Amino acid sequence: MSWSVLRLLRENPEVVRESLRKRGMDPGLADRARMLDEEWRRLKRLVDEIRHRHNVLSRQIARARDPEERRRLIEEVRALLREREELEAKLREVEEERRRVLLSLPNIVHPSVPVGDSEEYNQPVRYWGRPRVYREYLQAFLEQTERYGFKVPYELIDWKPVGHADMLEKVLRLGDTLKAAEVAGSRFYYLFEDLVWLDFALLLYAIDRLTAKGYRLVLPPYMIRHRILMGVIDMETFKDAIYKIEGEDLYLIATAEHPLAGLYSNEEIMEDELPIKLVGISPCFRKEAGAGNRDLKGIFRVHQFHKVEQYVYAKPEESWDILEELIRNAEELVQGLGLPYRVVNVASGELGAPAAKKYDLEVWMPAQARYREIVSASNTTDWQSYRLNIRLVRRKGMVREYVHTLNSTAIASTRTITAILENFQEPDGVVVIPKVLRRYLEPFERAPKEAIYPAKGLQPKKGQK
RNA sequence: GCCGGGGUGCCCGAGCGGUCCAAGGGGCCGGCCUGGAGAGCCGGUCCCCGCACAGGGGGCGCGGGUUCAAAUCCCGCCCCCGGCGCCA
Repeated sequence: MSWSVLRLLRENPEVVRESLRKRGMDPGLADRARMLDEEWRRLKRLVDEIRHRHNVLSRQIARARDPEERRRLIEEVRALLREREELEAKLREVEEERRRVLLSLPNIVHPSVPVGDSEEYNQPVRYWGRPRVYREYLQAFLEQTERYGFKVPYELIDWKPVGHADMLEKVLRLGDTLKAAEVAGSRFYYLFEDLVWLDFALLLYAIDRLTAKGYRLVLPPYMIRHRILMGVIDMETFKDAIYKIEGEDLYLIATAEHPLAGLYSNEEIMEDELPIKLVGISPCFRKEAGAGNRDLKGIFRVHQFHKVEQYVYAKPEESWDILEELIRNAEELVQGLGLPYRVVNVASGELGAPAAKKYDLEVWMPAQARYREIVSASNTTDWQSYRLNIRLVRRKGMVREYVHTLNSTAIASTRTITAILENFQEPDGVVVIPKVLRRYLEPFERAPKEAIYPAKGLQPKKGQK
């Protein structure tokens, strides 16, 4: 049983180098890893040999009846022990370094991933829906569609759509990021009334559809240990995204993906149990440390939101089909809402270390005149399962391997809300609620049903003028 | 949080300083047997090094320590069970 990256490193290191190059990383990392691995194997052989001699002597001591001989053997072992100590120290050192370097290696980039160091190189694979395009934004729209050779039908409008942030705070007055900033900091928000119902309706919609497809519904821990976290993400993400609980070995999850991956850590999974399809629901907490001033307005990029997540444990030979299934599931949900979108194959330089390939689903935002990410689906192959020690046991000859794992957003609450606020607003400021959500609002007396209406007076919140 | 009991391979479970391989089951895999299946019998079934064979090393919740020798003794941490306390 071995990790695919380690196996390649030994058998075909050029593939690893090439993959690193595609990611814009130093291919020398592969050579360094390989050298360390070889050095480790060399030292291990030496140490094992000396340990063997030690064991042989120890057994002789155990059998020795004569106290004189016993004393002599113990002396001999003591001398050997000093030698062993020294070599073992060296081995520990190399072993630790090897481990560190191996764990820093990103997944191998899949051949179908477009090569490039920025999202400019993301490759649109399909478009769906009929975006509303404000007259003055037509050029921008065409640059995001026809430039890639896609003829996308659109509806030209001559009234300027209001951005989601202003919809939230000025038109509907059902969100307050200023007060939230005072109370918690920037990138936090208060949502009120109809938008809270909408948030929960979106989540229910997603779990309803996915459980209907046979995905097992899970409510996971919202905090996890360091050990698990390091099994699912790389250092980069750790620094940028993760909140730590002070004085405890606990971290707030940035997505349900993390605890869902942990669910089978150190487990063996029989091949006929696979695929295991899960749908998790949780809040997500993100520092957004690397975001700078991007998307400071509104609730597009925030420190907390709700998300329904798909997570699958799969056999290696089926994982690529399942990646397609996951992105299709997400598309069905977004189609159901009626939001126009495109799917892009994310460029190599923009892939996270865990992913071999990633699709983003980007929804058209009429007020920003841009397609923006609301869903992300990755095949992490055996990158996470190696770290979390999640094995696959084959029936045939009981061979062991690592399972493949995949993750994908189903619905992320705040981003989907921003998309709804921009796409389904009417010129008079009314926001039409997607029909598919209505059954999840129906049972509640005070929940909105058809639409969300602009604030009339000045009273949505006490003290606001 | 306190007191007591406990964490052993995929699962159950014995071992509680050396007599080498972590006993014995179960499940699973392979083989024999069978027209086929079952039963039965034989073998395999933690990880690593070794192309392979032979062989070897490590591993008994995690991390340290004592010893020539640790699953077994000592220390710290984590988790599970029972009781008490506290508490949504």
